[in-house]
Amino acid sequence: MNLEELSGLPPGAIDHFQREGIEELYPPQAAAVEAGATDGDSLVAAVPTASGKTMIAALSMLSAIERGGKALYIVPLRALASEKKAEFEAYEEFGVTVGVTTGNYESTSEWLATKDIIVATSEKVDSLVRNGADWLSDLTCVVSDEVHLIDDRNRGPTLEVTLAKLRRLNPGMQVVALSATVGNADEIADWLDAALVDTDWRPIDLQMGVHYGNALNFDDGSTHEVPVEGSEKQEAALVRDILEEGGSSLVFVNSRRNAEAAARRLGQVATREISDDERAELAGLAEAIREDSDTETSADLADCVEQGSAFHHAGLSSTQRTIVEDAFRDRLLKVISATPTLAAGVNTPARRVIVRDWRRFDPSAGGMAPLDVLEVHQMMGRAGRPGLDPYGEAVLLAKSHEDSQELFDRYIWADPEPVRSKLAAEPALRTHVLATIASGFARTREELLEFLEATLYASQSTEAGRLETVTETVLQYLESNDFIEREGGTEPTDDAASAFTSAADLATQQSSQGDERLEATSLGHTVSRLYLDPMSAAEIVHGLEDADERPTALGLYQLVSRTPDMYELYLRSGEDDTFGELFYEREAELLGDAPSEYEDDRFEDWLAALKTGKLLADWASEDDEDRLTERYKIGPGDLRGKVDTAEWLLGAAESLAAEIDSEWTVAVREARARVEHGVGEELLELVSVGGVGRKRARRLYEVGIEEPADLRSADKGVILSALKGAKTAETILENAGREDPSMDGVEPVTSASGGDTAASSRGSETPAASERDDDSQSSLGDF
DNA sequence: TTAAGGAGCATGTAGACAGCATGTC
DNA sequence: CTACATGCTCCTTAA
Repeated sequence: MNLEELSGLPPGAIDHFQREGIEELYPPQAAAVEAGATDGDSLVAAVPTASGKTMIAALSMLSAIERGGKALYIVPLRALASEKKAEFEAYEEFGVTVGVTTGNYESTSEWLATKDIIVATSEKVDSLVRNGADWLSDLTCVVSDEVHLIDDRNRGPTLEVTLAKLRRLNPGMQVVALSATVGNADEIADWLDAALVDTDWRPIDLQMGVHYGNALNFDDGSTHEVPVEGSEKQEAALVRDILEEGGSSLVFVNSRRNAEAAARRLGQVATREISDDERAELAGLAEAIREDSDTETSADLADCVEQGSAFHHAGLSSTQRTIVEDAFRDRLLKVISATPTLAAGVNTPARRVIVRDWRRFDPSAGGMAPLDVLEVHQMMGRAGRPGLDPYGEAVLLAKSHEDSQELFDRYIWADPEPVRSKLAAEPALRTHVLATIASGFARTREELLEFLEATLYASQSTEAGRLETVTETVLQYLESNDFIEREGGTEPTDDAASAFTSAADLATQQSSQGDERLEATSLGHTVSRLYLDPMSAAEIVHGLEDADERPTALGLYQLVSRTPDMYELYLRSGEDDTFGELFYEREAELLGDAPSEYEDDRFEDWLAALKTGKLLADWASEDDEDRLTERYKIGPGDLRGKVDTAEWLLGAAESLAAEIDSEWTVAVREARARVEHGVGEELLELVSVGGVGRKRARRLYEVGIEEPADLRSADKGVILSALKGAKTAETILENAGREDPSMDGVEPVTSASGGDTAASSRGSETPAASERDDDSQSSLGDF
């Protein structure tokens, strides 16, 4: 289908696409148009990655806008939100406006109301629904990218419920669901009352194969010699082979450590094919990586990058990830070894994709479990860059002939698994049931069940009554924690929640409880709006209620670290002793009831939360990033992630404290501020001045400048001695509101000759730890 | 004497959304 | 119910 044949798009849109070199629609795109994508009809497009899914979304959204509507594009990751935003912003030249909103990149709701296209993560959309953003009811088109993630145990239910709510809000709305090729795209289409476009078509050919011995055998029967030389690994041979043709590769492995080790080895291969110009540019990137964070991980990554290779996993900071991804797309980096993060993230295609590890450690499976077909296909789908590569190659590695056969059967010839809703899991339901009640989607038990009937879960469920049973359990949980109130209907008896209740019993219960009114309490409303898991909220509320004295920072950090919203640090072998010891030292500070040491699992969790809490406390005692990453064996990205989550949870905890009239609101606020800035209590004032962070605040404090007022009155020479440059000093003084911020002609004054205040005698090597954090420092040390 | 290489053993394992209001070194 | 790469120590070997 030719682009010219399209109708209903905003004037200028077709011109725009033509200038981008698009003349013809790809077959799946044409099929989508025929299925009514540009007429406002709902559609599920299950097509491989990089075969023009975004264009299907764009055509649907643009035609909806041309009809006077408004479109929402839902993505699974923040990084994808910015990627899509950048893509759609090109439409501004023909007058279509774009806005983004995610947790960290905030736009006010009113501002979004004026935009034609809004890009958001699924959680953000859920949050907007809960908070009743009124523009949501103006939507005429919703695109859900990577809709197969509904299958995800953690985040899938959010997407599922959000789509159901948006559809309820806007009955005639067009839904465009973009999916990888999955086993049951038809079921998803049925659920969404949508047409289905399901195809394997790709714009560039993808060859899949298995490497074994010295040969690469493809699915089309062809064979390519790739000899493994000397002691090199299979993946090194494959990377070298394609690099000699000028192609880049992506190696997927199953652990961070493997990714780092592989990148180091592959650097030896890549460095041979790098020009002098490239080497200079890579050196610049390496420098940027080192500057972004001063840790061992960063140093290792920088060393690799100098060689033209890189690793990629969630331990990297987001800046570093972006640097690596961009450099790979610019063909500066020749190879990336990555954990599965990369397969799900932003677009980083390569000529050759090597899936080295197809088994992953899974404790629930008791050892290594094979990856899902869908997952492996997602990785393999990264092969081939449209317009750059003649074709893409995806290679699995076999160590034996049997392996080779198994890989063909399991991944190359196999169809991906079907998408199954995970909504009936209790953690998911408890969150979404509360939100559904709090935001007024259901006022009675009957309405609640009726709403849940509109989810994919209901349409897939074979086990009658399961959803009702779990829902009842969840309602009781919410009621007993004072998040909801139930009135009327039959009082639930013990066996009403029992899993042994027969279907017949349930039917009678439903009729008798059908008119039961459900209402969120004020606390329940707060929890829903704060986007907390009710169980997290309950834990925090109980913890705060339990505190007889002002909670310490460590106590609060451990408290938020043990909620289900915080991803706990893993307790390494030997660390149960270390943290067991810390537990006995600081037991009095911890909030709530500690499990007994004999309850193995729960005690382990408690200690793991203590470890996470201690990490946060160390951060808030100004320990350096590199010390922390080394001590806790984490990457810079993990540290920032933990700090970020703690900030969010403590912010929520502050609201909860206010809600329950806790007297510890200020203590929570202070703990939050300390973790946000990574400083001791005494620096909180200084750090509120623009341009002053944890490092500068400490240096200022050391020369006797303890609060913003001192910045206004103190001797400029003293201030300058604490800060490196005159320019930064001026900016800071200006931000502090000093009348004459100019540093012209001021010389740094060393020592405490500044006069009014005595300089602290503390060296910068031993940053002050606040309150009781001091004593643990020595006993825990660098374990 | 030393460097390199190999056997044997212990070790540990992927990912990252959300409130609110603005800015680190 | 299931694995496997890594990196250490300790030892052997070749020069």
